[in-house]
Amino acid sequence: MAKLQKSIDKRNALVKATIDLVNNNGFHATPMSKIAKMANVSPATIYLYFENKQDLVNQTYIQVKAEYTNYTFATYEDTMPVEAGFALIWNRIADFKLKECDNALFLAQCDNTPMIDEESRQEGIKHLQPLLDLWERGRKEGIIKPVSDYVLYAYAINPLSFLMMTEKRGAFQLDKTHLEEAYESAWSSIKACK
Amino acid sequence: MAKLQKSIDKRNALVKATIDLVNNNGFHATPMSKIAKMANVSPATIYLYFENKQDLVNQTYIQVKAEYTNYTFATYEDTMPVEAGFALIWNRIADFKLKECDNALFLAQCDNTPMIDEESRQEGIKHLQPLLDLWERGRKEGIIKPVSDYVLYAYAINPLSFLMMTEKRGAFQLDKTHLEEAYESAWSSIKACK
Amino acid sequence: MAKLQKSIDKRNALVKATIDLVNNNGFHATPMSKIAKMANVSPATIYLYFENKQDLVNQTYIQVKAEYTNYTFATYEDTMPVEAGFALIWNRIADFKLKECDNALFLAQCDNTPMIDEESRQEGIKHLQPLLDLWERGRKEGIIKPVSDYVLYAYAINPLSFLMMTEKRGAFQLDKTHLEEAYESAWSSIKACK
Amino acid sequence: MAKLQKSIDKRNALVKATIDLVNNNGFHATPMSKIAKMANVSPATIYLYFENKQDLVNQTYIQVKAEYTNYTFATYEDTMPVEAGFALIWNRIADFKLKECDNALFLAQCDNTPMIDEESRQEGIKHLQPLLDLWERGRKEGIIKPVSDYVLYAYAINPLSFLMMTEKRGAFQLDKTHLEEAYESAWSSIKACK
DNA sequence: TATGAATGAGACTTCATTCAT
DNA sequence: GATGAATGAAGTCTCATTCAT
Repeated sequence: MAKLQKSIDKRNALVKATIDLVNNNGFHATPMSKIAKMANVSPATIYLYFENKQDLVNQTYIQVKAEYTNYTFATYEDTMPVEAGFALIWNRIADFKLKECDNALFLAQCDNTPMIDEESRQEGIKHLQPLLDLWERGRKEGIIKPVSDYVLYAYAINPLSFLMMTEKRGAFQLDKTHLEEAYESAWSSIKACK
Repeated sequence: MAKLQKSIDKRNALVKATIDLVNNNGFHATPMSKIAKMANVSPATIYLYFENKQDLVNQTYIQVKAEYTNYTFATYEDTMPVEAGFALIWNRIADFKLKECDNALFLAQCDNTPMIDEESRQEGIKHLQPLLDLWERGRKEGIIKPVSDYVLYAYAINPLSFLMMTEKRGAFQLDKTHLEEAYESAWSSIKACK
Repeated sequence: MAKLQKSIDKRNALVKATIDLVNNNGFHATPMSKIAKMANVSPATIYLYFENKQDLVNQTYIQVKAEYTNYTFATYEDTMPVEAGFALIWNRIADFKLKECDNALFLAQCDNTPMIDEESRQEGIKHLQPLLDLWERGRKEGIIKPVSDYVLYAYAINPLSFLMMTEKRGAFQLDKTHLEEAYESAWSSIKACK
Repeated sequence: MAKLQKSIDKRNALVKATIDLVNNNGFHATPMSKIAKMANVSPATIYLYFENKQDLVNQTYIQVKAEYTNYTFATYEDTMPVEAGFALIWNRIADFKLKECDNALFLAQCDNTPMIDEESRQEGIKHLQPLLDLWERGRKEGIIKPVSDYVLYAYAINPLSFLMMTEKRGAFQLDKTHLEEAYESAWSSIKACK
């Protein structure tokens, strides 16, 4: 049947435009009309794909978060030894934050702002489970400090967001050496002191 | 001086209202009229104290950032030994972020969002110098890892923001033990390996 | 004939949907999309049967008005005595207004609103002629007051609309006794005083 | 104190513009922008006086209805004999409907349309009590038919709306004779048969 | 014929800012 | 200095209508 389909391309263009504009101008200062223009559609078309502006932002958040965790765990297997597993995951995250800078920046803005519904926020968190499982394993094996997941995340993962944002601001250039130092710091901060 | 006729109380009320509303609703969704109402002032009055909305937010940012750094370094002296000095500063920062939660939250939102002018952002950063000097001293003495200030900040200081925000979201409760663990992680991540 | 290829069922569904929605929500608040949905048809399909929204409403009005007058005069014959003829017509009208409540309600809304073209309004009035003829006969025979048709209509027929609408609003329940009282009033108000 | 006051004149201009435009174009086809223009204010100003479009229409309805009943009962006293009282009230209503044609037309449109909130509709009905009391008295004295208020209203009062609207449409001209005939019909239809 | 997607125009409403007192 | 009223500009969203299949 030759029914027209809502084009996934249009939806993607809208999501991408949202990320770009929110990153550069903030949620305030990102009118629907600009999003439409950047995505090459009529403003009215947005409402075929999303309920309203809030929904557009929520869905964009969920989608980007999913891409983030998918990338993070794509090559990970839960049979890996703890340190190797952590190193793998950490590097994938670093990779994502540096290569998919726009996506990472968008997530940072969403995570530090009341612009996302609580429900969507929860939806976004769900897929981080493998990392938490790894840490649980590490704690049992005495390799990871016996501290809360939140503390581990704060020290092992979150600093990458800060570095990514600082680089984006042009303050400095993250090179391979910085990353090695960063990994060193991350691992130091969570590994159990023998 | 004409300036002095303006009531400092009103200005403070406006700054406080701005912080509250931006924290709870975001910069978008914080109209001048609401700020005025919460500060018990006419909308027109805001313009006696600030040029426009952007100026109000910028000045609020600068003021809060100043309070933050003032508190941080209030009892610090640059003659202290490196580790003791760091411990002192770190604890003051932790203190501030947990006790002045609203202020800290506001800074986090500003720092992860294009809602502040670049100029005001620079103005806010200036006063962190004593910490950078301490680190420089630590590196020279071989106590601190010889890595970029940005990396040190990312691992030693920034995680506190994440923990503060996570607590604010109600995900978990930061107690004294967590803070000790956090300090341990912070110091582990920046101290030079012997 | 090309016209016949169009499904009369679809047209009827559209007319019915229009009546329902306009009755319940008003002409404002009755978008074409809702009409289409209620008629189980695509919005675009409406335009195969009607020129535009105004035309849809006009045609609906004309059709309902025709059903009204057809029903009214179905069993009437212009050879009947005046009073018997009037009683017959009056009761048919009362019947219609109470049984075809939706249709009657729709007419009332159209007749008290500028939502119908003047042309369609005229078209709708045409078929009331037999009643006017009856009155003319009645006046000549000295049975009906020698007053304008408009006055007769206002007192003999129009009150039924008011009663129907009041009942629809749930204010009271029209029973057989009310109807007899109503007929009594109607006839009293137009019959010539001996 | 020199505080500016919300001007009652502006409010009145808005109410009047609403009546005019709704009468001529219908509720649909009466955008806020046109109302603002006709009242010589900015669209935004409307929202200083009314919550939203629905509220504007509701309040307009209530105000006009109040004017209607005030006028109706202005010279009435509940000590008058029944027939005299009814004649007085009936003539005041006729007066109002013919002289304040715009107001009456607006009420007719509101009363036959779902454009007014149920709550406002109830509010509007309240003030008709003196007429209902008169009828009650009339029934007790055996002067008025022992039938429901709704039926009395349908035959004694409502026809005036029909006549007013018919005249407004230009179909015919209501003169003094018509009015006398109309009163005759009204009274005939509700007075008890001796 | 029939449709779901698409859209330009325009609706309602909000808001940062100014004005008159 | 302080204010409540006022507003032009702009924002979100809807809708009658058309297009492409």
